[in-house]
Amino acid sequence: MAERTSHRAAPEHVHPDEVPVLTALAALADPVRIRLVRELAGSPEWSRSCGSFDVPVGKAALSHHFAVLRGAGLVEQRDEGPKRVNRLRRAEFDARFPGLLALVLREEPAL
Amino acid sequence: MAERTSHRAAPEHVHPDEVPVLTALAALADPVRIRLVRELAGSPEWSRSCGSFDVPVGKAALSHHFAVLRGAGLVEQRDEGPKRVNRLRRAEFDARFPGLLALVLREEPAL
DNA sequence: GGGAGTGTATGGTTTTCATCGAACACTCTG
DNA sequence: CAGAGTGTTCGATGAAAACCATACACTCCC
Repeated sequence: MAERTSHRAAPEHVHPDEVPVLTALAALADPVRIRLVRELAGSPEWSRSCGSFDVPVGKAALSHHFAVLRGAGLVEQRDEGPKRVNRLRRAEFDARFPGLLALVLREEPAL
Repeated sequence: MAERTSHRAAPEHVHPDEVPVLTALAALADPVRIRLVRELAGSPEWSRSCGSFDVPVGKAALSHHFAVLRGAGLVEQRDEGPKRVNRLRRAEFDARFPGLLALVLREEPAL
């Protein structure tokens, strides 16, 4: 019947426009999530699966962090085969919170 | 000997230039502190004592919140008689984190 | 279909943080 | 100098959040 290829529940996304400032700030006020955002910003879109990030946490915690980033409108995810690949919502997030992403990405590689 | 009028320990300040992004974000990722910053932004400098803010916490917690804001380079304090009056470090903080303060002050009065 | 690879969900532990009450320190005024 | 007003410090409590290990669900490839 040629419906969909994936029978997996699609990840629920939140558009940055619906995100309160407090939520956005709280999402970025964490060292692990900052590293995720920075690494993601340095890679082409849809090129990184969740497990491909260099952060010192187990995969359960990692999955949680991505859920938080999704809930803050920072990350978009799509299922691609067995992997879930990511994209930083640069334009949309910057339209809602101008300059915020730039602050996080700028300098301070060691945090 | 005409030294100083106050024998009280002056509050320790941190200049925004020495503040890591993570610290700044964490300081602003709190509802009470956001209200403090917003109220402070709407008042003339040095016009507000710590106790004059309309937040639903006791004075102990309030004192703690001001310490966090100081540590993030957001607020400057000066002793004036028995009171401790405050000033939002607009220019300095904005030079270090351009646009961040604007995001917090903009819109969303109810958070 | 079995098995490896990948991510999510659950339950429980640990850590962090906001909060309060009470005690203390300092300033001004009567 | 006694007392009211203001803010900080201390110890304890409670809630929130990060984390892990395990178990589960789904996809692909052999």
